[in-house]
Amino acid sequence: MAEPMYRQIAEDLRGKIEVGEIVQGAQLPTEIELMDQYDASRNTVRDAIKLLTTRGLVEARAGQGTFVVEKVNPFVTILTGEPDAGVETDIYIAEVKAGGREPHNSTPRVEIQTANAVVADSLRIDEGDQVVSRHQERFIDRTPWSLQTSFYPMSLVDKGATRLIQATDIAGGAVAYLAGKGMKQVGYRDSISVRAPDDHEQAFFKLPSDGRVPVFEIFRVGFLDDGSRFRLTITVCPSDRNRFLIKVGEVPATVAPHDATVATPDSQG
Amino acid sequence: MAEPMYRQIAEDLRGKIEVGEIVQGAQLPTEIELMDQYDASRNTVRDAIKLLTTRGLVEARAGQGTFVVEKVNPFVTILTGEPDAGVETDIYIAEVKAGGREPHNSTPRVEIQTANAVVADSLRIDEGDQVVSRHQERFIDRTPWSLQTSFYPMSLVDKGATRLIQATDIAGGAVAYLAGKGMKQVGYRDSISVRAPDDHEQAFFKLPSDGRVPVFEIFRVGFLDDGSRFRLTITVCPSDRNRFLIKVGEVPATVAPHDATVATPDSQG
DNA sequence: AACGATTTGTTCGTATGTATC
DNA sequence: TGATACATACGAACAAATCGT
Repeated sequence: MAEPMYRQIAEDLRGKIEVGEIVQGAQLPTEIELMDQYDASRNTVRDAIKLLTTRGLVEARAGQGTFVVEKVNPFVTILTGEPDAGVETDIYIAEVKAGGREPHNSTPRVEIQTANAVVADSLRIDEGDQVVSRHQERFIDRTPWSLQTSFYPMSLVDKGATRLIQATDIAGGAVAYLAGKGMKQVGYRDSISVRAPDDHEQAFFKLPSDGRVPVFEIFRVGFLDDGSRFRLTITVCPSDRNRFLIKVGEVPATVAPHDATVATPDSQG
Repeated sequence: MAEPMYRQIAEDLRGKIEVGEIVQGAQLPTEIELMDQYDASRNTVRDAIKLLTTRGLVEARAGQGTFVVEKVNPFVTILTGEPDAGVETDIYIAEVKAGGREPHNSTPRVEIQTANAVVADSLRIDEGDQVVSRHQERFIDRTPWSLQTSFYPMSLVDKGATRLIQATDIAGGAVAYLAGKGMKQVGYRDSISVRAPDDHEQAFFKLPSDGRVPVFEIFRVGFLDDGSRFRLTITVCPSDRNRFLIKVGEVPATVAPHDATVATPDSQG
């Protein structure tokens, strides 16, 4: 009797799912049926289901029923590449298409902003300095896959990178464009963490409204050959359908798993 | 009336927390007080709090109250280093201690196992082949920080790496030890994903029992100069107190933030 | 050590709203 | 349109944990 009833019910159902007694995508018994099976009230049954929902095992759909969630093919992103990322966009398109998936980026939303504390610290500029913000929504197979925002110091525009402040895709990627303007990225540093999504992210990624699926947040800071920082790219994507690869040293090329798709966070237009 | 009441209450409380009207560690009004404030029933107030709990913003303690969770200093791990990782252990110890934190690894639990599908696929051996499994619990400041399991093909032992099957720390790390036996790691590949913790992980990391905090799972496969795979290291750590850094190309050395601690997943004894 | 007050945890019942088929 | 199934919201009672007296 140590365990509350709703936990016992949840445990029992979880067991049936793991054993395969209830297969992926299949419907659970309705709340009414579960009331009978476990001799519990509807609220108690619902508490048990809520626990499974929080753990990401099942998904309730109003008017239909509760279903065992189906795992999606993870989207694989390679974080290590050539610092001079001119080819990264090509890799992105090639490999995504090779996986039979269709990539699509929204038209960038370009804004001139003043740097907040995070941006200023990342770019080693002063808080309040002007920066260009370029924001894009990225899709695969019409599924929302990542939200990306890049920040560039306004001084880059003064140095001739005028296309940064145009609300159009930069063919080949902004990093390659800047390289052509004499600002060649010689290195970058990524910082990966996980946090709860905000309302906008929850809506865009169509994440369950209970906020149970966290998102990856990747900060990429790019460096020029004088050691200065010329860009900060923040990529946000759901943690339940993404995986990241890091290759160091000599790593033989491997055949990508048939179901995997590969992209890079640098395909910023 | 679009938003249900319990969400409105949750949103309002979340705002007060973000603005700082309720500071970290402070107690929220009791359920009774919230009932009065929002003119709602206790169950509705509890639903709102449950939402905040799921998002990791607050924590309810029976008999005491509900409190705003306090964020811990994230533990920073650098995933890119020298492939020949002999020095990584030194970096680990130096930087962790520089951060004023005390690292501690458990004595390794060494087992001879037959490779399961995942291990076999990662090491490119057959399922059922014998492998050495070395498992360690890693702590910082007596706080559980990561669970690490390394798998080596049994053939390495035949080639002279006999210390792999001894249940003692390998000074300088197993990778350096193997390099001394002629098996020098020339590269590795990490794969980072996030998933719900299992029961053991939940208990070890003292994660909230509702399974709301996911864990990072990092697979590191090491390669020798002939392109073969000689080890698989799986590192699991809570996603709420860890961050990962990846450096590519020329990245100037930066002063680590005062509150950050740096380690590497390769400090396998 | 015992007790009461406070606070959250669990479980029931009931009614009504909303989404889907 | 009706039936079904989940979502929200109310009220009530008792259990369990915590803290101070």
